[in-house]
Amino acid sequence: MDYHESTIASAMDATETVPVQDSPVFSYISKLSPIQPVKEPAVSQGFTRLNSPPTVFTSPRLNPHGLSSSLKSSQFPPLPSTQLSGQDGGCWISITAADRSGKLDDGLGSGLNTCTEKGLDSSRLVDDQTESSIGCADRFLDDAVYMDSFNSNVSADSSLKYFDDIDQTPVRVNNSKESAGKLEKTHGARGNNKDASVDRRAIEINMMSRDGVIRADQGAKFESNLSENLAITNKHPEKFMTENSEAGQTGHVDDSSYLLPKSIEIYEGNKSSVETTGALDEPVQNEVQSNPMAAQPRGLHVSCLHFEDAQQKIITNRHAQNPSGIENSSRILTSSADREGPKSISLETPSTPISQIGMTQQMVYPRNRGNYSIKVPTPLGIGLHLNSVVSTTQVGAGETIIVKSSEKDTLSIWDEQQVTSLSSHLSENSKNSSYLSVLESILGIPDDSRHNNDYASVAANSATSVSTYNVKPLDNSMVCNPIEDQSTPVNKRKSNTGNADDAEEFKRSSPKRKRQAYKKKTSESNDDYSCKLCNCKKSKCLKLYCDCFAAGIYCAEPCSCQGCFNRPEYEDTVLETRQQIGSRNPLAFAPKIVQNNEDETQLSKSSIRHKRGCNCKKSMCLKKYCECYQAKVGCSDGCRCEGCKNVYGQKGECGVNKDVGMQCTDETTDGSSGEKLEMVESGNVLYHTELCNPHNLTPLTPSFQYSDQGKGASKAWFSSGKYFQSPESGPTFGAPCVRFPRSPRNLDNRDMISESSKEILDLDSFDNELDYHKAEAVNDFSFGHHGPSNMEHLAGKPNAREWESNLKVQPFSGSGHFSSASSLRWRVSPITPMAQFSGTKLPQAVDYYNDLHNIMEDDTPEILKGTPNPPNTVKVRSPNKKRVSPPHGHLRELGSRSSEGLRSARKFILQAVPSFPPLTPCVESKNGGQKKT
DNA sequence: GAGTTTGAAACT
DNA sequence: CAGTTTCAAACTC
Repeated sequence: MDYHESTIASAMDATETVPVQDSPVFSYISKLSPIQPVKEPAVSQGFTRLNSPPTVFTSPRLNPHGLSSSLKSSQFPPLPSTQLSGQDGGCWISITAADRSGKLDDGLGSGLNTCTEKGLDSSRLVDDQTESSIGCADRFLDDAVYMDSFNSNVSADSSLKYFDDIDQTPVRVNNSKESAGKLEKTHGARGNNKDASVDRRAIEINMMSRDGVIRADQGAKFESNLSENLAITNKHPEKFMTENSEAGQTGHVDDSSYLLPKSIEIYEGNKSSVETTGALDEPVQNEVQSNPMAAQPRGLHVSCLHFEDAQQKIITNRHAQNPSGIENSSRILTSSADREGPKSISLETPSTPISQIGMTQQMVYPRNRGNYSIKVPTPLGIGLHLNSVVSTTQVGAGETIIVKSSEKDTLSIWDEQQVTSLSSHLSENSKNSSYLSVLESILGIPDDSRHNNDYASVAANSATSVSTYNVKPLDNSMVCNPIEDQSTPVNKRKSNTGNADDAEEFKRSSPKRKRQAYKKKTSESNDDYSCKLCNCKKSKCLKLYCDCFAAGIYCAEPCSCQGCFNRPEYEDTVLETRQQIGSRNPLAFAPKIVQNNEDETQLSKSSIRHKRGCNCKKSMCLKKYCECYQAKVGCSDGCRCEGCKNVYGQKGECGVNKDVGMQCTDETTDGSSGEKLEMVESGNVLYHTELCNPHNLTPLTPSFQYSDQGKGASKAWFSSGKYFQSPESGPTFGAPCVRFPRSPRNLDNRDMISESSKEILDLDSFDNELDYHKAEAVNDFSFGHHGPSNMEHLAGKPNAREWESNLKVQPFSGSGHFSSASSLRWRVSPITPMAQFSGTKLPQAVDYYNDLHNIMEDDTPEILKGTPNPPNTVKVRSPNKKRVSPPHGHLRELGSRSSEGLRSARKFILQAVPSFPPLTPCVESKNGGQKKT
């Protein structure tokens, strides 16, 4: 696999290391964390009461534990990171990155991350809290574009040291040339990690890694790899160890230019100590070698964060590269990596901030509406803020921190004074209040704007605060302009690290109040797709009645559900239930909002419809009772509504080609099923797009065609959180929200598709995206066949022009993954800023692909593996029937067009592919459907 | 905050 | 597959 070959070139040159420790920034950072990174168990306890978002395995909501801890920690800044680790086992992660030139790339707060590992026996309360946090994180991740990439171009040496022991031995992930390709296993494998916490940690790590990532476009790989590695390690420590030890030295130092995380330190408790040093890639590579797809799934959700990070990094880098004078970029919040090298700035801050960082990012993750390329989700907080702040430090004279507002992509330079002020504030306030408050104060954010009373405000606020403010650059004066609160629902759900008072207030608030606040905030922020909150009383949150469950996320603390089983601790139950439901209705967890476009040029709001349509009788589709209305999409012919007056489009007004469009078609592919699938054979490619996360609808632009050639379905994230999904598989989407836990047990879990079925598309944002990608043919999104050329694609024969136009995409092709068994094609509009995609989207797509690939490898019969892609693209039509029939009908059609063998294979695939929403933000490739074919 | 309405999901 | 029941969100008061 090229992937194997591709290695992360450590951009760091030890010799070039900047004496960070001596730098003002370092001092600043040191000041930031009042708490010494003592590893002590306590995290869970302290946070137990905190309301945190539910944890979802990976998606919309990050691992509860990690995030929760973060949130909690944020709420309790004073708590030392060590405390966090405690019984539950906390982990403290720091990442340091530097470019070869010795420049430190910093992401504030990036280096700090606290994750709490929830004990298996942790009380539910604790779980809830942690879950919430995690959930948020997951969500955040989902939004983020999947960064994992196979970009062979990016290579870096990395060494990963993993310490997992009761003593909270720090785990370090080092990425350095010297250590490149070397993986040491210093300690025995830890085999006791089987709980969800593992994933969480992985997530946390990923998040951290994100910060560590320097270059968005290239760093992605590193991050992804790192994430994957970490994830793998967490999940399968023993495997990780083995693989690493066995893995050859693949580390290559290719692009020195790429900034790479230099070191990541993780402190974890309650685990047998394990230290592994080696190329970060290796673990993944190993897995890939044995099973190319293996590594992918694990890191999926994590990757989301990467994207955002990458973007931030890009901005930062640009700025740094900018003659403006800021040449040395250093991370403000980097871990104590100094140990590893002079370049790294260690910022040992309280675990709280770290956690928050993770949280913040998720929370703040912006919905890319406009400029896709630059828009970066805003990191938040000092934990959050710092994170959100991408800073470049001018080591030397005065410390200059470049603060970027994710929202406006503006960079601000904090001069020494400002930094000092910030540091001072942090030092002074960290003990009593959240960093957020401090930042807010520093930033001059009005008090009334600082903390919202609502649920989200507590935690999310902090996130929002910084990110929400647009900092004006270069004037040395921080000008913070309140920006629309973009905190994501997830954020909202998560308690933020706001000041202690807020936390207390939040804790005291009744669930209902929280809920209301959350909803209010959600509605205000227009985060329709935000994490769901439920109030289930009888369904145990294990039925689709439950919004959370339906959305593929765990219930969060804000939920008012009773007897809830939709929690990480009941993962097995949840998965089982989901599988049951999925078996009954494969599309049950599929996004409900589908974009149908036959005509590339007509990608528009009109093409977005509710997959199944509504059945309103009295609401006239003017109230949220109507799913179409709720999703802010027009009703389609598929709706059975009466007296439709949907303001977004009435029934019969199908905006898109009615003749072809699925939304207007009542045909039922499967007679038995309500789901309508349309096969598109025409040159027009039907792209079945589930736009789960309108806000995140990012660029549709990078469309890719994927031909699994029988090897697997492909999932692609075109944009953060956005997926395209095959009708069968349903979910694609990139919901910012969660995901269900992937079952550690089987591959199927990987296929779980995050569902944002309830996510609402933001038409406006969608349009923006469209504009952004206008050049891009919509058709490309479809995996269907476009004719001979398409067939070529399917055959794995690259379209030179396409690839050329999208150099950034090429890495994929370059990676053996696509070249061999399958071809994944991205079609990017020439005009599309590649920066957007570089290292980010594609990687995600790749990851997804890999994931699928793994699945196929593992589960797919040989016969299927060789199966060429079906010539037809499957399109989902909004079913007229409530119940969606399984794709069988679809398959049948496909099958009719294909050999019997294929047919059987398809069926097999369907079975193999869980209907669950992916744990990670991934797009379920149409191939999934095609595979079936 | 309680009660009602609504329509999806689940069940038969 | 249609009809009914269950359920929880949305809505109203």
